[in-house]
This record gives sequence, structure tokens and C-alpha cells, in this order.
Amino acid sequence: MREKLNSYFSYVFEDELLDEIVQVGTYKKLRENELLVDLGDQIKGVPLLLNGAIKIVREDKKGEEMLLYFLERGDTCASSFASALSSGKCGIRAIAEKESEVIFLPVEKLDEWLVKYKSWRNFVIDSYNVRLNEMMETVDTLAFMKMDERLYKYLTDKAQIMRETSLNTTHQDIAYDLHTSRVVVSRLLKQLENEGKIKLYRNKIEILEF
Amino acid sequence: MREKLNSYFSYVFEDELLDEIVQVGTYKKLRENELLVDLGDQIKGVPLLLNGAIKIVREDKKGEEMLLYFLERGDTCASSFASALSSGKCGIRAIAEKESEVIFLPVEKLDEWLVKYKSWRNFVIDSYNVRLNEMMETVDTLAFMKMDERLYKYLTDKAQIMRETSLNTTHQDIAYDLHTSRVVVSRLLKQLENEGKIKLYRNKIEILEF
DNA sequence: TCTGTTTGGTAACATTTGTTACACAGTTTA
DNA sequence: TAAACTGTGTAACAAATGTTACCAAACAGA
Repeated sequence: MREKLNSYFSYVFEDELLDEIVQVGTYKKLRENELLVDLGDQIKGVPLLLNGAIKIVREDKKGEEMLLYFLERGDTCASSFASALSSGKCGIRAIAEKESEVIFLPVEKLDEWLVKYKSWRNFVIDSYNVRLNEMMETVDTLAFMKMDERLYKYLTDKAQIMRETSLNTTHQDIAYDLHTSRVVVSRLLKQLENEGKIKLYRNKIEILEF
Repeated sequence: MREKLNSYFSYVFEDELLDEIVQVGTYKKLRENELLVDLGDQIKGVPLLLNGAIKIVREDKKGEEMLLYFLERGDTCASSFASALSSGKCGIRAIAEKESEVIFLPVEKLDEWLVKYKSWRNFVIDSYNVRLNEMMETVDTLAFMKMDERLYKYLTDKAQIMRETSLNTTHQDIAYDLHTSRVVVSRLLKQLENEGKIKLYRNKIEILEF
């Protein structure tokens, strides 16, 4: 575990903190599409993402979904701090987009480490800021962009997160993430294909232009 | 200043922290519509809102606006922590919706206090969480609600923040906040009036039903 | 009072997005 | 292999939102 942690976090955390994490953290490997956090879940620990990609989704009462953002290596789920400390509910769903490795940190340590480690304070504050900025970008997307732009942004963002130039997905799945209908997605994808930006296959979309 | 601070924050902060705040904070009174933070601003200090109401607005490159949320008594601008600590740009604009009083805290103290005061740690974490939740609600609004619902929610939310049952505003100003056009706002307001939920006057909207 | 400006109402039309329906091809299962 | 299911393409239509244009009332300043 120490090695896996080092691969990214050795530049983020002090050595003593890394040691503590190894001692109290629990390692978990997530399968593709594994559910990490569900809507009303009580958070058991704060996840540190070692590698992979995790999708964070918001859902309303009627069960309608909306993608908020993706987590990458080095990220943590800031709103789990919330639920962890105020022991409230989470309000989001987290799903592994591909095989991923995480370390869960026990809730009790969070406050203790804020006092003890400057690198932990920086990490926590930084995580919140990154997350707030992501949320602002999500708002920008919804408020200022039309569906065709949103779709193209979605495809290129996701390709980057997944480190692939083509995505294995269906039109219906995209429609869920963007909170629109399958027909609309098919229509706009076809349009993007005609513009030469992507190429469509069954269950697969190749991105030609970033 | 100590008294003004006590009126709300005596239940939030330890006495020693309140003392420190009185020593190093700078008090400022904001006029209605006074600009507190602008887009590319370098943050000089973190604001604590003693009373009043502050509007936080996002703007894109083309100068198009979108209301994110309101700050109330006891709130702070979480994304100013961001800019304060990482000395980056802010990405938002903050405007006093009515006369308000704030205390600015110097950037240097923020980290120091995290170590020293548990109440400060709680406050910072809490503020971030509240802000993240507000952002999620904003996303919900944009993703799941139609313009007529958004408009009605805007009116009732704003009335609550302002502690008034009628709002002094123009259709155009509402259109800016919701990022739509004046004509659309007028149309939907008229519809709400026909449904008996509001009453329209020049420069004023009375809310009949919450 | 006269005049220009701000604000709000409304019609007509354009564009974007959502919905329903159906065809067809590829894939899986019996 | 036949039947059922899944994924995609497309047309036709409906609803929501955005745009342009114009009018009239309220207001502000000279």
C-alpha cells in the first residue's frame, strides 16, 4: 500500500502523514461500474483516489440524473468530508467509470490531521477549491452552453479522464449523464459526425478532433 | 466591533478567537449594490458577513451572467479561501443586495487559526460544505427545472434572503440573474400573476404565496 | 408642461429541445 | 435457426425558450 500511495501522494503529503495513512487507511479495488457511494449513504470514510476514474452524479427526487464531474488520481470526494464530519447524508452517487484503486481514511483522523499536518490542511482546502471550481464549470455548462456543445465537451472530457480516444458507451448512457433524451443525443451525435469531429460505431464513439 | 461580532458569532467561535478577530479584522459597511469582489480580483481578505445579503454571480467570457447563490448573516465566501490561499483568481462577482456589514480577515491568519481553534476548523469545513450544497442546488435548478419554476423559486428565495414579501426589482434585472431575456421573464411573471401567486407593479413584485 | 427615458405588455416568429413512433440491424438466448 | 432484445437512425410533431418589433404607461428632468 505504501508504494501505491507513494506513486502519487509522496509529493502531496509529509512522510509522517503517509505513514499514518498506511496504518489506518483501508485499501479497496473497485470494479468498473461499481457503486462507491449511493444517495442517502452514511459515509464510512473519506476516499483517496490512487488511480482510475470515478463519476459523480446528482439525482433528484424523481430519479432523474445529472453528471456533476469526474474524479481522477489524487482527487478526493470533498462532499464526503461534509457527510463524514456533520454525519449528514451525501446527496450524490459515485460510480467507478473504470477499474480504480482507493484508500479509505477513517473519519476520526480528519480533524486530528488538520492540526498536525500542514500538507493535510493544504490538501483539504485545495480539494474543496478544486471541487467548487468543478461545480462552477458545471453550472457554466448548463447555463451558457447549448446541448450540442455540452455533448461535445462531455465526449472530450470523458475521453481525457479515461485516457482513450474512443469511448465505449451507448447513446442512452450519455443521455442519462446529460439529462436529456436518447433521441436528442443520437441526433446531435450524427451532426457531430457530419462535421467530422467524431465517428460513430455500435457501442463506441471515436473522437477525431479534440 | 466586538458587539456586532457577538450578535451572531459568539455561538460559533471560541472567545479567544473572537478576541483575535477583533484585533486583526477590518470592519466595512457596504452600500446597497456595492461591488465587493469582481471577476479577476485578487482577494485581500476573507469576508465574514455580519448582516445584510450578498449576491454571488458567475460570468462567462461573453459577459453573460448567472446567479449562483446568496450569502446571509454568518456566511463567508468560501471561494475566497481559494483565491486567498492559492493566490489565484476568483471567478465570481459579489454584490451587496442591500446594506450589509462585513469583517475582513487577513489571509495570513487563516492557516494559523486552523491549527489553533477547533471552532475555526469547523467553521471553515462547514462553510465549504454549505457552499458545495448551494452549488448542487443551483445545478439541480438548472438541470431539472423549467424556467417558470426557476423564476418562482428565485422570487421566493430572494424574498426570504431580503426578509421582505415584496421585491423592488425590474424584469430586466431578474433576466440577468436567471440568464434569460426580459421578454421571457415578463411572460412568465404575468403567468404567475394569473395563477394568483404574485402581484405585479412597476419596479416591484409582491409575493402572495410562498 | 413638454420631452426623452425606463419599464412592462404582447404578438409573431425562429430556434432549440423533448416526445412519440417506427424501422432496421446487430446481438443474445432459447 | 427463430425469436427476443438492444442499440441506432429518422421523421413528424409538441413544447419551451429565445428574438424582434412595437406600443403604451410611468417616470424623470428641463
